[in-house]
Amino acid sequence: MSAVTSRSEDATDMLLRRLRASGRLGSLDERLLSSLHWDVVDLPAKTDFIHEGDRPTRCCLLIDGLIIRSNFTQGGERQIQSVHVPGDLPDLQSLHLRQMDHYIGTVSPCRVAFIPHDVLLRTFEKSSDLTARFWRETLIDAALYRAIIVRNARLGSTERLAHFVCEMWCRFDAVGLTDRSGFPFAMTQEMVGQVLGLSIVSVNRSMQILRADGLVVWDRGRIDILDWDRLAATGQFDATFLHLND
Amino acid sequence: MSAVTSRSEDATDMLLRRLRASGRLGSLDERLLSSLHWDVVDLPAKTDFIHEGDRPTRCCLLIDGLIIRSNFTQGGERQIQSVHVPGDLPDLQSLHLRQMDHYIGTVSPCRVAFIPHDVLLRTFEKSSDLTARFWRETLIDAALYRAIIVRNARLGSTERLAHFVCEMWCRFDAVGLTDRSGFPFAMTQEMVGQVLGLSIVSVNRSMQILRADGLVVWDRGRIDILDWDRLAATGQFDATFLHLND
DNA sequence: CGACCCTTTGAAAGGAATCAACTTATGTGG
DNA sequence: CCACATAAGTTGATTCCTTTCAAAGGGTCG
Repeated sequence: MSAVTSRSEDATDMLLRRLRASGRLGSLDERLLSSLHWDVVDLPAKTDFIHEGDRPTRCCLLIDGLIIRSNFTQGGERQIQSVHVPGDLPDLQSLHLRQMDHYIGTVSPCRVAFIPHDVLLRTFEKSSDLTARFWRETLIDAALYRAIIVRNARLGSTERLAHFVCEMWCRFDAVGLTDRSGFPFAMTQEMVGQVLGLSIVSVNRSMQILRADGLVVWDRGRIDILDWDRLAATGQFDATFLHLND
Repeated sequence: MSAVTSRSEDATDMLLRRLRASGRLGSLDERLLSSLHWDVVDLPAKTDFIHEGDRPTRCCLLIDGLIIRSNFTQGGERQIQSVHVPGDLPDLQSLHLRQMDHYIGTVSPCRVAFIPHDVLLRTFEKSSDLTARFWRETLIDAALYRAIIVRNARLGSTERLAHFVCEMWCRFDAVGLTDRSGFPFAMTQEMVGQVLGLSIVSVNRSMQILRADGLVVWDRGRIDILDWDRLAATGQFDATFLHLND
């Protein structure tokens, strides 16, 4: 009982930290958010827990672990549309889009918090600023999609990988999950290929190029960046699209 | 003077039609929307009227013509991230994301209506349902981006083109701009290549395949669909992502 | 009619996918 | 603690699709 309460507070803390990043919250808003009760669940790795066609009645907040959004071609090939780090609200869009047009699943074992749509909507009735904050989160998701469209269509395989590593670094760093030069990264090369629209072979070879150039090391679930400037230059990376400090 | 008023009403009509598509509007909301004043402008073809780095203070509504959102690589190659049809609000995201991370421009000569951010925000204060309707529009934009990510990464050139034609048909049809089997379509093959991440040569050859198969004819600014079922099958097209009637 | 823009065609080059092994970690049970 | 199984990473050779380059053809409009 008290364990559950404390875990719901983990979700609240994570959310407060996230929303404060776009500016100070009013004290009423802080109280509104703190009063929300989240249903916290631990999920095993590699599990799609929201499916295409679903009509969710609640939203989720990622507390710990790595989550992907993906879709499949008729031939059964998976395309990963986004990668989510702790603090993200990966299915906020289900608040206003009834039917899921994609899957959401875990990469590593994850701690995820759920809250019913109607609880959120009632909260929004009480605060237009909170509404704007959550809306903004979905707009940033969209900005990431736009950047992915350019990256996957216009950059070569090594550039794409460099850009992706830069993006992941920035997003992990924004929630304080980096240390010194690196961060934990649980995806396999095959999954990264499904993000970048590349075969596993291409990912492997591109990674070797980045490693040989002394830009980045990716070994056993951990990425370390050795030369940010040259890595960002290689990936034509400009962090504006992340809207971290608008 | 009266001309300006009547043109602002064009914008209101377009917007009402658009928002009603996601369900009946309350009478208060209809009145709120009808009281908005739009600044209507005619823009020439091929003009970027919002630029990367801008900090817009107003949003726009496309009344007539075709608009694209695009971004450029360091090498100067353009990637088109979305194509907008009348009724779309292409830069609604600027309400909550200060800095533009892309360009918005006309393809054909366009009629565009502008409204200040603060007018919209004050309207939202008065109606949480209107807020939700506008939020939903941005969520549909995001759903389109997600579909584009899959299409451009996983489909071959002819499939991509077929998918794109299907999408354009559905979106033109949703605002009543189709007749019989076709619709006006002002983009060049080069632009379509910039949408699909293909060279103009590939677009041309893919189009010839679709034409030879009797699926679609694209000639002099007009697309006609001859066999929807086979075109949709070729493009693996499933309209769910458009969320036209959730 | 001629300039310009767009479309079409052919040939060659290139980058990534595919196919097929092989190697290296990680983990399990006897 | 080692034999074995499994998952992930690495490598080489080949194929294929798309790009690139170059040029010709077709409409449209002043």
